[in-house]
Amino acid sequence: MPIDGSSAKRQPGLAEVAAMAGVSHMTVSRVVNDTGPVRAETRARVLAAVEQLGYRPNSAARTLATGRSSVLGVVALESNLYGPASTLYGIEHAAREEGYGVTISSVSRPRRSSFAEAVDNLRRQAVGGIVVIAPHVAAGEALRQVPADVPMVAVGGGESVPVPVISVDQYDGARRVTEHLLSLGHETVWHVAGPEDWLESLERERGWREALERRGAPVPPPLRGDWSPRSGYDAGRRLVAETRPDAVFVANDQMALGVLRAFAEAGIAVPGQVRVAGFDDVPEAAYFSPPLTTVRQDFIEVGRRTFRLLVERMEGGDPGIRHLVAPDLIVRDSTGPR
Amino acid sequence: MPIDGSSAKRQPGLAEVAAMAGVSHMTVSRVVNDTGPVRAETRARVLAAVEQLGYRPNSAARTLATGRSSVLGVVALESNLYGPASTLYGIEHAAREEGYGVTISSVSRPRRSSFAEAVDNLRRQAVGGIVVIAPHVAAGEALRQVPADVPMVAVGGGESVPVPVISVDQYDGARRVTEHLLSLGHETVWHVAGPEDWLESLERERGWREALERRGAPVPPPLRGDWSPRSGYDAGRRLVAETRPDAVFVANDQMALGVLRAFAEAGIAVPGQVRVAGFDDVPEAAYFSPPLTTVRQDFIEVGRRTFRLLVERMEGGDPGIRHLVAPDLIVRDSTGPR
DNA sequence: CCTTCAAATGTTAGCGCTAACAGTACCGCG
DNA sequence: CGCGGTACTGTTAGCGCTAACATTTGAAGG
Repeated sequence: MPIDGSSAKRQPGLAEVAAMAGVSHMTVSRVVNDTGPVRAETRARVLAAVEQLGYRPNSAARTLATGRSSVLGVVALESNLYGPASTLYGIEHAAREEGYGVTISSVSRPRRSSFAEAVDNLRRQAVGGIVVIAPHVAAGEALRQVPADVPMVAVGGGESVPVPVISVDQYDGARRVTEHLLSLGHETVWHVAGPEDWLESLERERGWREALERRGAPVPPPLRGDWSPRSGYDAGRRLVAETRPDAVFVANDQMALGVLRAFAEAGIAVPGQVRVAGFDDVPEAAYFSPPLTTVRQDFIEVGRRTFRLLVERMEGGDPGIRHLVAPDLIVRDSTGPR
Repeated sequence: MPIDGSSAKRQPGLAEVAAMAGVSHMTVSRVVNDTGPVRAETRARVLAAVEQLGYRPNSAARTLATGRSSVLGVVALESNLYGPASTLYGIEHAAREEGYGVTISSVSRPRRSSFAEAVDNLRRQAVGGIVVIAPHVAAGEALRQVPADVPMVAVGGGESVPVPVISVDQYDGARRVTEHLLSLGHETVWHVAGPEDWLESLERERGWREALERRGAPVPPPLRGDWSPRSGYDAGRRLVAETRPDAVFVANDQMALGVLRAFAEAGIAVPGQVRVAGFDDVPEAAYFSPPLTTVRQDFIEVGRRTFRLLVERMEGGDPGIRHLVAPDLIVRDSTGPR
């Protein structure tokens, strides 16, 4: 008996369990995977051995033998942006419930090459399927060049993405928030948009623009930020300096915070002199000064549906190409009565 | 020749490459992994074949053959809290640079059993090592019961965690921000703490308390929130109703936002009548009303060091048990001159 | 009582890779 | 000229699992 407390003998395999239960390794496999018929009594004996030995199937061996993997890859943007991060958790949540693992490969800057690299990275790890959280136009282009040997779906991509896409209906949310603002009697609504190379920016901008056009309201030139509070602040200062807006729809809550800050510094009251709305409903939004009207997206639901879509795809199905989740308009003080 | 454009013949393996290069599969393996001597000309031939066939090593097979995996697992809390999410990206970033994959297993509620389950989930996936992002006391307890057959390190855990831990020095940050507040001439500093079962709350509270005691300042009873803006708001209302604080140190920026909101509603000027500081330096903090004094934590650095620590551990080293990263005090208007 | 077939179990052959050892060629040196 | 190396390459045997087929068992049907 070894004197050191190593007890380092390998994890038990099918063989050990089989020996203890007095059956062949194949029977154990059948019990563990619940495939093929096994007598109840035998099953019990095997299960007991599994329990006692603390047997744990080796996923590498299984993947090698079957050629498929129960791990799926997620390409995510390396950012703390509320949406993408929430989506990631949503997917992981759904995947875990179904016994799938999730490995991530993040992209620090949304360039085409880096998306391709991230996908490649995951393929090397032999994942069974890939989800690309791709709110960026570059992602769509990159995906176009990826060999189709791994099932793939995208979240938040546009039409250009050559795989099934699931996303929150940005267009609808933007349209509704703009109409809400118009319904309060403003002649028009200004817009602080997100970066031009983000699909979500484009969709939100389109929703805003079409809502205005439908009402016959003039369409002021949109200002553009980069999602950050700082860029929202800059946009807010420009708005204050150059014009005198009655209502502003900001493409996300973080920038809206910056806009509110700029207005506060300029002594402009919200909603007294100008009404402001955002997009995302980050947890902080209800505590901005003033609390922010915004559009809520159900990312958990997006994650769940994304996972289902991918599994369907992995099993050979051919789900439709575009799936939309409806957002909710959340009205708060920033568009409240004066 | 098949008429359908499937072209679905399996990915090439070592064997195919070997055949094309006219060598044995073993030589290919040596070239690919750069292990063992290979004549320059042979190597070139192999590399050419690799290139042409688009050969990609199969990680499942490698894992099976070697018994070690170049994927590491991260147990993360399923939340959008700024710190944990940033840490996750930091780790993934460092891991990817070194050719490691990262799989995540999230924990929806920080209970002991769920941490254990998440770790188990990762072990089943045969990861080479595990990082537990464990700012919660329950995590420490859970970790204590996990068999030590997988190298493991923790981020942000306390002394109770039985594995190497790396974290930002919460105590130091809290102490410094409290001293900053005291140095402005306030008799004492109130504190809105985080949940009692989070280690970071406890450390921040301790830093605050000891800073006060060292100055001989009275120690008011801390209020307690749950990190959310709403709980900060509630705490702020209580502060307004029950007492008349000159200075408040709030345990994170989100709650600080709520506190600011409560003060704003009560017509209390910041920093005019009360000074407020937070912790984390979320991107929004500079655009709060007023911009928030806070403590910045370098999560990317934490991630990098965590990864290094884990690798060292996986290679059999026995790194020291506690590693601290120093935070930075960021002074903004919320503790500015009156 | 023997056939017949399904249920239950076992046997064999890889999945693609690496570890370990076994050559083979060619060099320098006694 | 032959010995011991060193540089290079090849052969074999698994890693732990599942797919596919082979075999045994048992109970029903004739």
